[in-house]
Amino acid sequence: MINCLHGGCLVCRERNEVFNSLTGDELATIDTNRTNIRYKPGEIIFKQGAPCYNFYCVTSGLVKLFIENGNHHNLIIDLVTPVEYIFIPGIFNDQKHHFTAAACEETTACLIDIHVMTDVMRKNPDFAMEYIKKISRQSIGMLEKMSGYNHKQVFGRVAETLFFLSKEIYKKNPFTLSLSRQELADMTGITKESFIRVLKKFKEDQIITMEGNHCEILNFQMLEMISKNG
Amino acid sequence: MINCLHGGCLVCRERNEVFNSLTGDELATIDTNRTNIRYKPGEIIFKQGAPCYNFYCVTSGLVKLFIENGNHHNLIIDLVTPVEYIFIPGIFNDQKHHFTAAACEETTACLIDIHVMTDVMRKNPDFAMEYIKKISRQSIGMLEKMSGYNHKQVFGRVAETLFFLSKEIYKKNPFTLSLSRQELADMTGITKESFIRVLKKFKEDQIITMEGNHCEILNFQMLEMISKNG
DNA sequence: CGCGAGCTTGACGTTGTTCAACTAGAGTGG
DNA sequence: CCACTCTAGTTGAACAACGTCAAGCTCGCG
Repeated sequence: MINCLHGGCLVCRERNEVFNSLTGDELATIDTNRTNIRYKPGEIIFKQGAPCYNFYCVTSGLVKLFIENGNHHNLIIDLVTPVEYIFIPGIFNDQKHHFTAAACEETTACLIDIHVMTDVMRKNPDFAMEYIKKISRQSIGMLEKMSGYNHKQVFGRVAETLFFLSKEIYKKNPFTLSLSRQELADMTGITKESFIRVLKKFKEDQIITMEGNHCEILNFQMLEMISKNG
Repeated sequence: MINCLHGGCLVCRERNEVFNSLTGDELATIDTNRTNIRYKPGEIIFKQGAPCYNFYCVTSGLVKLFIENGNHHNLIIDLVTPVEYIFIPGIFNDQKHHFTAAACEETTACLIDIHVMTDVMRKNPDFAMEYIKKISRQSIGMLEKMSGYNHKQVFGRVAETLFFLSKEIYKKNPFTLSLSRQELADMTGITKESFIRVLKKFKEDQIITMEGNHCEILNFQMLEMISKNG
């Protein structure tokens, strides 16, 4: 955000390791082909099914990536924090988005034309390798999530979600949520009613406190155990 | 299989598009660093959690990739048919396998040292791009699967599995299964009892026939509709 | 002929969803 | 300033979907 708006990619480079492998020239090319856009909470950044033209790097705020299922609930597959780019699997295949991205808070993102990025990727094998690393990590995450969906029940999944939010997204404890109960449920793969019931149980068991959007994890060990053992 | 054993990688090259981008020299390097191994049905090829040393290309038979969950059921995340390589996401990260691979039938595979592969990848950007394409496709598949797990119920999922087996794995109809009921259930993310009950219903409704391991899809349209609508 | 592994079926219990009602707080207009 | 509405959150009761468990079946093989 402040980085990209004022310092250009040279500062971004310090934040997201993928860009470390670029030369000054390559970075300059990307910098000149970059647009920074501001999104309000709830606004859609790109839409599932639409063609993809840009590479997105979130520079401030919080972005949710979710799959839309007609009449069914959405499934939030990932949250993207600054300074992180959004992995768009369709870029190298059907050139379509396979999920929707929307801002959860006031958010800014850098847009870079995908041709510029792929050119750089072709020319700089280190950059390509970094990208492969990134996608691989993403895949590992998805595998674990998928496995969790299959054998964990609600308590384990909610515990996992809370743990993830504190450790990976807000990076503190206590923390203040910028996600609604519905969104929390969507990223856990259950209904909001079920999510709330589990929260209530966790509160009763003194594992967390939760008033409105302010949440504190009181017993990390217990939460992790519940998360692991389903 | 016959390809790799007798013709070397030059023939394999005709089969798996990822290798199309390689020069003769690069292909020769891979060819000389290649070992072809034969696995009996049920044998483990590599094990979840173990360090990864090789790149695997399935040259005959059928391989299942599955996540092991302690006391819970396994989850089959993918089946690999010839001539296709196994995507190993840990190669570029923690150097560990994140799932187990096992032969479902009599299977042969070419093993190539990962350093040889990554060297080639670094030198040949086209090859790297092909690899990125591959991982991306894999990711899209996983996303769809994950989404399906979350909103489809058993009928939809079983329909999806049968459809997938006929279209992608055996590539014909009728087809003869080399997977047990337990394995079919594991790749659908349900219990074998549930899988069997759904099969029974499909048979009653004249959508399929299934005697032992011989299966025929009678009504593709209906099956696809059930698969889509859950 | 008998054994065992995989398959099939039925009865039952648990889990989580659905639906509906109720509450609290924020924004709006008289 | 007070209804009014609207949305998000919360709770309870009823229900459906799956999983679990246990028993019986089939078929290949010694």
